[in-house]
Amino acid sequence: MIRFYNTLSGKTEEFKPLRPGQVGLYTCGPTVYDYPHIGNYRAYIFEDILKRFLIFSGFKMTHVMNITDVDDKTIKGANVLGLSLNDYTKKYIEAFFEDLKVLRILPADYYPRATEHIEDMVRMVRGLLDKGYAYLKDGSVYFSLIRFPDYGKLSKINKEELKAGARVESDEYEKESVYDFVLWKKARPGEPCWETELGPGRPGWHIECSAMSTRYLGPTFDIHCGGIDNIFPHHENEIAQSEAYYGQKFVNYWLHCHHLVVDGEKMSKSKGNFYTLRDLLARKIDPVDLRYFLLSTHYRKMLNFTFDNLEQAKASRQRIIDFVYVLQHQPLPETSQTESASALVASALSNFQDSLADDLNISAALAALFEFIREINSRLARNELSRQAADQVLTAIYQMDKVLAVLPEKKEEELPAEILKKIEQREQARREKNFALADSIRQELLQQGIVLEDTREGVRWKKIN
RNA sequence: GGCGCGGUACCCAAGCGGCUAAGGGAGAGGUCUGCAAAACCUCGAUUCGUCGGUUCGAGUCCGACCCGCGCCUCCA
Repeated sequence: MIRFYNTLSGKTEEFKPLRPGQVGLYTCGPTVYDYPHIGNYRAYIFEDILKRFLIFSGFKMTHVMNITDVDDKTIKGANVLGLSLNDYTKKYIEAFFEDLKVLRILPADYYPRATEHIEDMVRMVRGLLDKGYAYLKDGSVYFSLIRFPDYGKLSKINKEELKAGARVESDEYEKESVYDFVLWKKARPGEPCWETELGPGRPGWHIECSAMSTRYLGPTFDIHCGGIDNIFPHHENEIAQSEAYYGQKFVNYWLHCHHLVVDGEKMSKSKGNFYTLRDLLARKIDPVDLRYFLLSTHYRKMLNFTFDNLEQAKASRQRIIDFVYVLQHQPLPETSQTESASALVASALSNFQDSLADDLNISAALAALFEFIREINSRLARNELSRQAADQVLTAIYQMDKVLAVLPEKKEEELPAEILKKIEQREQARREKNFALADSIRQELLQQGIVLEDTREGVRWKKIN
């Protein structure tokens, strides 16, 4: 049984998709006005683990992630550079897809862009007007909260208390009530706009997700994800728009991931603790180490990014990598003592799966993996593992890695001929018991980020950063 | 003011009423090794922010308090 914590109910619930074996998933994507920061990627990696786990569990996924390519920030950015909206966002959209690849985030089935779904949004806004949930004022359309009594059910926000809130900024647009939010913004000079039956203008932010999610997944779908900061107002507004328009439940399970902070504080450009993936790559951080770091803490817990914590994650991941390497390369006896290994493999896999099934308890899942590694290593040290058993273990590890995606690519990395020559020179020196030379070569290669390990089966090298 | 999250060993982090409080990192000792590295073995919290309460039994439930953090119409 798979269980998830549902923000809507505030409880952990059994997961039952609308259609057996199939899951519709919508995840809030980037606003492409700049490079995403590593906090954004925490959310996307959480969603990736969720999706990979559901696939691992046998579900067929339909995953939609929106790309917000028209909003105040993209418009402003484009205007500053004197570019068209499309020319401006293109660069960031491409960068986003590159980042997803290096972080091993599985691609969504659809990446709808707001600018390509104006019609869907207009249809919905039109419908909301017709049903009396929205009103037109001064060329813009607003959603009226007093017409939607369920408002606040996701964020547990009380409408009456909203006005007592810390910040009630008056929007530049005219609303009947401060809580109302904009569905359609009338055209203004210097801003891109679309000629529609609502009049010239552009969509508000919230309507985009309502229109595009239901366009691809239907009026009611299974899972909607995002960061906790999206609960209010974004997701609350999505519910209001969608349920008012379709007259049925919008989303069954709302899953939200907590924030990433840096040195205990929220990332902000002014504090100088703001990192994009590119910043870290420039510092020679292995993106898969970052992936491991971001996934290794439960998604509903605040995660503190520090370089020290990243180092710890790297070391943990290296333990898994070394384990796999040894199993693949160490000559092992053929004698089949596989039975006891089969039991270990089975229990490791089931512990791993059961842990993730419990609201993605990644810590427990990783503990299952590491316990398994220690147990098998122990047998290896006592020379009690056969080739067949090792292969079974490897199969299990790679299965778990279908969810984690932290193991090195299968293809063997090549070293430059020059380095290989050094390694051979050192081997020669060792044979001649010229350990001073051997050690100096090892030291030299270490400077270049290559670690040499002498094993019974010969020298092994690995790269470090 | 409202809503919410967290405080478990040097660091990260599970456990959410009942076997000796998972797992990873760092550290200490040992085995192996020319030396390293990796790996294995051993050690490491009489104790879970504090104080009360409930219970046969509490990190785990209840209350109060102390610290840190987030959100309250830009935000993953």
